Amino acid sequence: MLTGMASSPASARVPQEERTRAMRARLLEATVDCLVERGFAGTSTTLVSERAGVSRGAQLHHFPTKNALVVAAVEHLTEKRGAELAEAAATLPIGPSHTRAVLQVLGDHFASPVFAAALELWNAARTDPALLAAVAPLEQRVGRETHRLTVELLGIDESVPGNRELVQATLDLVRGLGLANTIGNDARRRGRILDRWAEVLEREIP
Amino acid sequence: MLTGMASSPASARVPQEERTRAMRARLLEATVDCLVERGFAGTSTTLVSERAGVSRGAQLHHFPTKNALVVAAVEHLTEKRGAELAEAAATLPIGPSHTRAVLQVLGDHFASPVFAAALELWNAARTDPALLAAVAPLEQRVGRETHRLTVELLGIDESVPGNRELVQATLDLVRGLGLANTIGNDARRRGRILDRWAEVLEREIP
DNA sequence: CAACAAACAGTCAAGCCTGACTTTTTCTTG
DNA sequence: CAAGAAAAAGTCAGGCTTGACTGTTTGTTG
Repeated sequence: MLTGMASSPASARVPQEERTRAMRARLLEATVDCLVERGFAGTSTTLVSERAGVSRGAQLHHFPTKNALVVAAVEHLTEKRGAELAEAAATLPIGPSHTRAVLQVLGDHFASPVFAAALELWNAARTDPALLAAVAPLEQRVGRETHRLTVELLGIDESVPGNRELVQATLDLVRGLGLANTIGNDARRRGRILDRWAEVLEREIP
Repeated sequence: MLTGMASSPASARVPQEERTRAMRARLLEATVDCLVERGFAGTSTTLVSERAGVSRGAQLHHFPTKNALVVAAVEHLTEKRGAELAEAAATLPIGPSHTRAVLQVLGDHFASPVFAAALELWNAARTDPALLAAVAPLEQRVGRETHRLTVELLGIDESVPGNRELVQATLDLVRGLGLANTIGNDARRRGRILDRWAEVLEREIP
């Protein structure tokens, strides 16, 4: 390849960092894909490097161990999660079925591959102390953020006793629906349940 | 050991079957324990045989492959599940806090090691077609049974529109709570949420 | 009581995964 | 433009898991 013009040293400094960033991104996305398709145990570092089109040496340069790779993938996933939710929240209709629409966004989110990858990590962390130490605080952070977003979207006053628990229940419900979805995909069932829950929420929260 | 009296051939026929049954039971329980402690990937057939005090040959005699062993463990687990729930349901108080008591039973059940083991299998089956084929129908059966039991315990009339969905939501909620419990054990949070849920249920279901 | 069958026990090679090591390419700096 | 440093690529040995193979004990049957 050409080395470019020597007169502008700043322009030559970019490519290196840019390539590094791109390589990391490719590795992390490949890791997430592997997690979704093959699960944590089925995700070998060799497989990730192959899929990302990155050499094994390069991979080990960025992420010395499998855990380091996966933990970094969690962070990456977190950002993806946040971006997805924020994007979906931005296009919400304001009308009589607002509550239902919010539940749909949440339900879809917890039924997406993103949730599957997170579930893999979550489950793996349950029996792996090192992973747990890295995942637990992150998940807590994400949980709080999701809670905050849900409160905002539903326009709930948390100072009213019981309202906070209702939001938590809603999130745990969609988490449970997401879990059920991983084995037997059943969007119709999910829809009916969320229909009913929207009714309840609107009656409980003035 | 003594061969016993020759006049009663039936008494001598028992020990063999009994030992076989006991050996299978030891293997299955050891498998479940391993699943809970180390997860699906961390459960090696060697480890199971060691923990069960069963030789490797004997193990392979009963269960030729790891999948066969784990699938059998699922069945075993299913019975354990059913027994636990039935037992807990038998000692329920009948009074004003009946709904809350039922939720407590369900919540506790989905926060127990039994759920952890089931979750391991569930998750592993997501990316393992052979395992999925064995687990899916079983889980469906258990799900229906749990639903039936919940309807019975809560004394719900499912012919009323919306009631069925409310029961399903309840089960998905406790599933979500169980999932959250696997990483950050938080019985207090769970209790508050179930308190609130009980309020909702009693108001929604006459 | 002796012979046969089934359950049980132990050993082992093939295959895979992880992470350390060595070489090559690419970018920066004087 | 040349030399040095950093990133990327490729190779490989050690450890672990699985399931096949062979030997031994226990229970049954004539």
